Amino acid sequence: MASPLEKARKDPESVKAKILLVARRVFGVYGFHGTTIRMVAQELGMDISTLHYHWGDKRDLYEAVVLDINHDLGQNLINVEKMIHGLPLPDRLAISIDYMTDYLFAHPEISNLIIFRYFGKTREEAGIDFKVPEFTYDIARSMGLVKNKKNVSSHVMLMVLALMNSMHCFISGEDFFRPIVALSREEYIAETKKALKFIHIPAFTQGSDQKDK
Amino acid sequence: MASPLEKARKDPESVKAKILLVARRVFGVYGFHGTTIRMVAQELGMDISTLHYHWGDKRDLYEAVVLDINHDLGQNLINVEKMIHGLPLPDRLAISIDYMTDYLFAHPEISNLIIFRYFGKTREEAGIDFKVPEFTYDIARSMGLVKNKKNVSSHVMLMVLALMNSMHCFISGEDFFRPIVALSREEYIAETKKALKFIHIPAFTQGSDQKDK
DNA sequence: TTACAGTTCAATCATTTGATGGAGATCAAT
DNA sequence: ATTGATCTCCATCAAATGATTGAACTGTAA
Repeated sequence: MASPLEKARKDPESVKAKILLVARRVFGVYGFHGTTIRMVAQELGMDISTLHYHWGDKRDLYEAVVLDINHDLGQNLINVEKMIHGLPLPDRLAISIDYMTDYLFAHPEISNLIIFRYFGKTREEAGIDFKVPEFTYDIARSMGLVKNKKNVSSHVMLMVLALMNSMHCFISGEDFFRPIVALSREEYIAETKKALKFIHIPAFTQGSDQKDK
Repeated sequence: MASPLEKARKDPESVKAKILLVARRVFGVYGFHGTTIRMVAQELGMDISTLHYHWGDKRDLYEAVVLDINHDLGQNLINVEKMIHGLPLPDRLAISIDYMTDYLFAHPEISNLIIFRYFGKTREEAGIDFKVPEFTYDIARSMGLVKNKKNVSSHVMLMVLALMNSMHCFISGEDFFRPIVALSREEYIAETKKALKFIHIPAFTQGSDQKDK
């Protein structure tokens, strides 16, 4: 049985795909409770009943958005893992930060929604979750920071979480932070990358391997 | 004319003070749209009309919460600034991180609400804002990272923002992150402090020593 | 053409939610 | 006890919001 999400992914020109795209953005800006299906429908130029016809209720649409973002994020983490395979740790970090920062700045609703999910609650708890634990572990592993396959140290996990959070914050908070530093968008992206590398690469290298300190 | 907020602060035993306390927590957990005044009233064991009697409408209550949190945060930044005056940079950072982490873990709704404010929008834009730009500048100054009084470099501002964000994320995201690292609350707080210092102190010190541009 | 599945939308319903009115309770001062 | 101010809550309203219905439109195959 093909879910609306699967149909949307199969045909990017379909109405379902357009709905998914707009829903990602609107949910990303206003969160679950802050978004009304009328807002989504209006942005799409269609009636709310048409939305229901394609996707079911609001919760279904939101969970499809979460699944879709999980999928996209996972794909890109796989991509970056291939790019950095075999390189020394500082290079792995620098390339990962550059790649993921560019990707997330191009799709800020991903960072928005992940942060909403981290730090907010919805009144009716959802059954679907972001794969942060899995992703965090995968990143730690692909960075070569995992010694025993089973026991990843809390310290390493927190380091990885700090890096991911920092990225999401700068991307999701662009509208808030960029006026503070008075930079153009391009400058802000460049400075964000620079700051992330400046802060986190020394932390990781001094923490795991002492080959280059 | 005394606003409800001023009355609440004058008498911590008053009904208005109790309302403010509960409202901080509920708004912090569910955000503005996710919170209903019925939720707040029920948690207080009072009728919604009593809430209106004391505070006016929902927006008023929310803005009072924001003002209150701004006030508390500002006070604590002043406190910490006194504590670190005259010490060398690494000590200033370590003490600030310890103090503010403890404070925010004791009042997580502050981090929650600040993060809500950074990364989400409300449908009707509010007239009241967090004082992040001012606070960021003050922190940079009290850390001795500001060269010219007028032009604070974007790089330094981003470093300070990164540190503040990292703190808020770990505190606000405790329910999400702590199961990932499988730590008790006390361990989680200790590890958070350790990670924050481990990551950010080298970044700041290497920044002010060799290259600040 | 007809038949039919797929799609869209105006109209409508039911619930939630923010807000209000007015009656009653409580209490201090006179 | 009376009065008036303060406070509380039940009942209710109006708007917002999620969801549904049924009619109409579209295109395609027989």
